[in-house]
Amino acid sequence: MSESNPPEARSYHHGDLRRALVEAARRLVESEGAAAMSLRAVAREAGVSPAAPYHHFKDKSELMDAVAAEGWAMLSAALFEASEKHPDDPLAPGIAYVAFARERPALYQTMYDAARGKASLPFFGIAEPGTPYAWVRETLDRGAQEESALNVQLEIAASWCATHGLAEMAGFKQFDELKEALGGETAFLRAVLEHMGLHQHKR
Amino acid sequence: MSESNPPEARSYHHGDLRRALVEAARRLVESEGAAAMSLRAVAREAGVSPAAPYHHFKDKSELMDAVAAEGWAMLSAALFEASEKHPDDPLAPGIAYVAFARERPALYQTMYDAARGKASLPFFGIAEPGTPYAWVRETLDRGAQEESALNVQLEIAASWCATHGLAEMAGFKQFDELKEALGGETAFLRAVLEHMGLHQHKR
DNA sequence: TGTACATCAGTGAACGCGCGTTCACTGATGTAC
DNA sequence: TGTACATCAGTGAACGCGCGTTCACTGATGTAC
Repeated sequence: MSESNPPEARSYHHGDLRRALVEAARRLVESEGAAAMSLRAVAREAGVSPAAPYHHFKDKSELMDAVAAEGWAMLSAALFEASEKHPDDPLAPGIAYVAFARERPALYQTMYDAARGKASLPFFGIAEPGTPYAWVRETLDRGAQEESALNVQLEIAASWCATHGLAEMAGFKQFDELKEALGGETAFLRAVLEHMGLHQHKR
Repeated sequence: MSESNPPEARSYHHGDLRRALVEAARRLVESEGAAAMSLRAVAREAGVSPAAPYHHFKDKSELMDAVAAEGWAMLSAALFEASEKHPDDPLAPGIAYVAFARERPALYQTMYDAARGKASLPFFGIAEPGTPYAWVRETLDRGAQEESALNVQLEIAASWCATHGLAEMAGFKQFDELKEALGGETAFLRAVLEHMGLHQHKR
């Protein structure tokens, strides 16, 4: 059987069409925008017929959800990697977060759009370890043992909102002048995050 | 044929179809979401034929831009009103901003989407008085005369990002528990804004 | 005041398009014996 | 090891739909004389 991503050609049966579809869809969202990501275009991109995806997803929205979940996994990995790489820079994950959103704006939007509609947000759940949210919470928890639980929660909310806001606005031309004065985009991001008090509770 | 706001009937010629179309489009965006706002649906809502809008807008995107501009005007008015009404509550405009976005999430999104694509953002320009951005800037300027120009700009950027972030995230179920613990949505908004340091420079 | 006429702001039918989804089908695979 | 057969995962054609936009048109309006 061909359980292969490697060169081996695919026959009639694909092998892992589900994953291939999610990847194709993600690529399309990133390169063409969420509006351009039609089921037919995804099938085209994956090299299968328009009907093929229905063997793996109930409908289009289910595929979109899978794309969003993939995005959250990528973001989570990026945050983790940043903190591993710069263990004594408390702002590193924040910068990485914004960088992720800036590099894949349409995917980032899709992730939040998918989350918005949901009654529950599995990839975003407080109880679920390994998600970005849990990750941020743990980080802040660790640095704030003297704080009350309420304050920690507030801190999490504030951090999350602030970073999200910066991620979505950092691309606006409005801030070009300020960016330059501060010495580039990263310096700008760092300054804004600091200004919003995101360093307070990290060690 | 009587789709007129005053009793005055409209005849063959509409009178102010341009405005009627923008209003219809805004209503559609608010109630059905941006994706549901097709040109044909707007014409239907306004009670005219599908071709009529083309006498007032080059194409669909021009109508969308007009809707976004209308949204910015509404937001600006809301900010102004809040500060008039609560002159000694420095957080009042921030709360009003978030409330606006929460009440009209699809319109708010449309406003930012329209802004994102643009090379220049007229309604958002630093130089342009009467816009929300200018408004925030003036407010912060007034309260921070001892600060350096750079710091004021940074403060503006931080405020704007923080408020935008909160506006987009405040609806997430994630924060329900915290909201309750703090005594309701408004208390939550206030606490987060304060946490992000938005009160520092206001008088 | 009346009339001719240019211009404006609508109509309604039509176009081509890509979409999501369904359907009957068929080739490939795995399993029982 | 070979064969019959159920199941799985594709195909490709077709459906109905709403869309953005164009077109030739026509009724209403404003203006010159």
